[in-house]
Amino acid sequence: MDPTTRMIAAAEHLFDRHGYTATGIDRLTEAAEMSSRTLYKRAGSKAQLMAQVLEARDRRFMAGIEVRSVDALFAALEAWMQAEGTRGCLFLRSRAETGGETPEIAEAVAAHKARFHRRIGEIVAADLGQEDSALTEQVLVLFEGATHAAVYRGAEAVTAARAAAGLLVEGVRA
Amino acid sequence: MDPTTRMIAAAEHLFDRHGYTATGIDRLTEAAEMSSRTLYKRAGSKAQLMAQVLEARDRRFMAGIEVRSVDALFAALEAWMQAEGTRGCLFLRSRAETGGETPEIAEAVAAHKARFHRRIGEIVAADLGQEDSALTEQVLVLFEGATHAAVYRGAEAVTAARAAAGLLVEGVRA
DNA sequence: CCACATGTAAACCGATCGTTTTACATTGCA
DNA sequence: TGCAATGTAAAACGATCGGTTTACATGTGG
Repeated sequence: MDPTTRMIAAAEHLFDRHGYTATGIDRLTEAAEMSSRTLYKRAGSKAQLMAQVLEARDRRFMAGIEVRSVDALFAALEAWMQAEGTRGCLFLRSRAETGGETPEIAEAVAAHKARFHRRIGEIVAADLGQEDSALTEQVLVLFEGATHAAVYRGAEAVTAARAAAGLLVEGVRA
Repeated sequence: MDPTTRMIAAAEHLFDRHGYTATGIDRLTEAAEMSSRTLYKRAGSKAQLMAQVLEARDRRFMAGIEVRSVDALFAALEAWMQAEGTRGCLFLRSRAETGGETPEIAEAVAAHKARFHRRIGEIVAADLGQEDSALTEQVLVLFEGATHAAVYRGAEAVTAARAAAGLLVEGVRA
């Protein structure tokens, strides 16, 4: 396994479970099995490491929601949660934790959320046969809501979001 | 203004904007205009201070959603955001930031979310004339989704959630 | 007048922060 | 054989962390 890949994977795991600020360089180097000197050579800085983590996560997440219907979108969310757990959105969390004052992180989050919004629009369009910005916004809200409500409501939140989205799509189609 | 109230208000402001971990005791004492000795006498510890912040926020938030219809609930959310900004849910954020490993915080968050879920159920029941756990879950997801989507989508997220909730309520009523 | 509670500023505790540097080992290539 | 790259472990950087303590100022009530 490529050292850089290993470093990013280890960092994602720690940042996701213990938070960005609370995770120190020592724990990162230990988990990545490399010295701090090597980590800094590959990552640049802690903030840049987080940005690389977010970029990798964005690619994995977007690959997971390559679907053509709203229902499949929520099925994909369920699968994502099964594999990755329910700790909310790492992008929003890391942005909030740094108060939006860490440029590398703020930019990675903004880029991801823009891509995410665009993708939802494409899925809605594929499902309906035409674009619908209002329905897109509603599906996005349901997705974000399921992600965060699942932290304390569990899988039921995704089920509810999926059902609600189905009704809303049906309402527009009729 | 009561020193304890001033302390909690100052702490809420800092924690909300810069994160729990990133906010040091020095900045808290400065904002609260008291020595660290007094702060520790009143707060106990940083984690207990955060718990007190969350309890105060819970009271203010719950008072803000004392409504009897789903539509009024989202109107209240809009008002809350106008007054408090759109930085997501401080409860979920602080819990995630500490990895759920800080008991005072984890307990305050769990208590708030339980109250929140119960309240949504009451609002749905008042609106419909009877309880509906499925609709309750959907409204909760929409509320949580609007809260978090508004961070990057703005007020449009609340508008979408409100419209979606209206349609779902109408669907159940029919 | 004295005792007490309550506050302050500031030093101090050991630990950890992100980051750089030092000194040395290993490896592949000319 | 020897140089350059790449890695390591570990020390050191100044700063800051959460938390405690010391020494002193205040006002209040017996």
